[in-house]
Amino acid sequence: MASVTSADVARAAGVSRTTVSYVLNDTPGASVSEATREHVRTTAARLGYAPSAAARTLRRGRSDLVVCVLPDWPTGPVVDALLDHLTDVLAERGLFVLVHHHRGSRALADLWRAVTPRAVVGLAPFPAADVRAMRQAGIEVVGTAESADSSAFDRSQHDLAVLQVDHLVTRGHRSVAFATTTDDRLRRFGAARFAGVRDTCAARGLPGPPQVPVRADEPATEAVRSWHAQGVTAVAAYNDEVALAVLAGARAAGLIVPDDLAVVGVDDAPAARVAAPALTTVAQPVTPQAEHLATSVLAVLDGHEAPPWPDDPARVVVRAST
Amino acid sequence: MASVTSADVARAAGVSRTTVSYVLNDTPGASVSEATREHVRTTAARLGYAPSAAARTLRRGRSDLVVCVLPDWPTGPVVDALLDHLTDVLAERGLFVLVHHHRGSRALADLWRAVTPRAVVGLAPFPAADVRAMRQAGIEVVGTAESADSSAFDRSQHDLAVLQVDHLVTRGHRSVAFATTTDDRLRRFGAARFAGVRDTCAARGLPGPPQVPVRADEPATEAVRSWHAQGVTAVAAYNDEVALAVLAGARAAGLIVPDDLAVVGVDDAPAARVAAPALTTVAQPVTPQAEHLATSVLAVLDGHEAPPWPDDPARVVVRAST
DNA sequence: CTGAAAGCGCTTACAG
DNA sequence: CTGAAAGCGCTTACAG
Repeated sequence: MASVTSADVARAAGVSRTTVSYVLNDTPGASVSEATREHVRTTAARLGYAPSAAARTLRRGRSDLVVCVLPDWPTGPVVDALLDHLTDVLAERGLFVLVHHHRGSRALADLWRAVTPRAVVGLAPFPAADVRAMRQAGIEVVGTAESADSSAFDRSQHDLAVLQVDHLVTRGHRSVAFATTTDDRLRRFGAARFAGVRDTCAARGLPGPPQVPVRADEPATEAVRSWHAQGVTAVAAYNDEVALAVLAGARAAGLIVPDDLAVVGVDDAPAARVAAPALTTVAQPVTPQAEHLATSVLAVLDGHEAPPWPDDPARVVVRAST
Repeated sequence: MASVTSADVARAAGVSRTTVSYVLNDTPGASVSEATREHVRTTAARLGYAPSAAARTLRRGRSDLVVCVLPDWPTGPVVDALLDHLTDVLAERGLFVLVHHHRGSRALADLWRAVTPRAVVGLAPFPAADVRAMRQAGIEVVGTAESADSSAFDRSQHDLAVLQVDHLVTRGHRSVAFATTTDDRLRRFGAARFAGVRDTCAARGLPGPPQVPVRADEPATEAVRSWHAQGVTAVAAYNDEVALAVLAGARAAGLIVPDDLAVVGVDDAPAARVAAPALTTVAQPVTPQAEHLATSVLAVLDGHEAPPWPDDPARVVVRAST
């Protein structure tokens, strides 16, 4: 059970621990004969030696770990793409990305008792107190503090809704509803999106839009009937899943999409393209976001400022549902 | 930049490092006056002290980290549920779960140079050499080795396909096709599923089923026409996304589902319930899987054997598409 | 009730 | 070209 240490390797190979360290780390400038190197490597492999990450980190004063804190969001292709790209880019610098699924169960501060990362990457804004604590502990922080500038975070959500409503207005609609998600974890996004819908309706002189929670797993028949009765002719949905439930509701209510009711989603999920009718949606290319995240992390590690968030490249993909 | 250490706290508080450690760790049996405790805590907070995880781990000989290795699969609700439950259960033991998105970019062995987990949890079987290396380094391993018994892993995939085909046969179908995924990351699952379809067709005396890759993001019109021409009356799809593309293909080809073509998916995704027609699918309740995983990890940490995999609770959810 | 000291396993100046 | 020694920051017997 007691692990093999570098001292064991040194003893077995008949050299000093210094030499073992030089060989196994390929320390530049270390002059060790090729024969010795080979002997040390063989011995280490034979004994199944694995260096202690804790000792290494303690001695060097820094680790090769970057922890990415994932809020309690449903994961999917977007989060995957962000993490995959980050993992690849940091691997080139010899760094490993480890993801922490942050849930209410434990305070973030406890995590630093268990692991010392070089940097912490937040996908959502951190509480300001956590940011202070991390910085004080010598951990670089990428991502915004809650109080500071979470507005950029919310604004991009807001803007997706603006695109939806502007598209519907272009199509001639004058009475729009917002179909929001019933997933509590997405409450914050839902609120920002609804604000976008509401603001745009106001700016275009449309009536204040109703906001209705729509489950993704059953046809939104009642909601559709109610909208129709109110004279609503177009629905901006929280995402494609919700939009699909609205399409099903329209079908069940005997309404024709887009003639009786137009529907626009968000995400451009594969299912949007094979819906009946094919779903108009807002696509957010993920590559620029992934590159921005990775670039920001590298910049912070190098002591630079993170670059500004790129212009939001979201766009409407027009299909048959509007 | 130089972090605050426990020695700094001790000096500032006018006590020894021993006392600081006792107070901050609430060491049982340590008799420190309440006044001193309070003073130490205040001082630590004032200085912004954060203990060094590396030193702590080195000294105690074990860390409070469990690393979960995630293969290159698309993430989604199932993986989320597994990780969330594991995170919660281990949090009660004072352990943190960190997830490593394993990609080709770096060898698993390099990871142990950067972090020393108490245990490693694999969702897919590990290469046997990695398992040996981890065990030798004193890391507990939960999950199977590739060579050992990856059959249990593939078998559950196989069985999903059996359920699909048996259901179609019950509905009177005698000629079945398999619509597989085009996602390369799922190749292994696709192969196991096709084997299930093929074996079941053979066992039921049906002709050998064609296997056709179907993209989830466009109507599978050509595939549907070709199946229809061959006399295929039912399709087992890799998952609901693929099944939705088959439904769209049938629509485009002018075929009626389920009269001209029956379709059954896997996953019971929300979109399956709002499809036109509503999609018959195979549901895998995720709770038993999540509990089994968490139980296995706890068992291994306690030095017991992991419990056997629970009886596969997958079942067919019959809707309008078959 | 509190402190001095050892030691976890490594890396890296430094001396030979 | 190689080795003896210091020290990273902690925890924990042990001595007072």
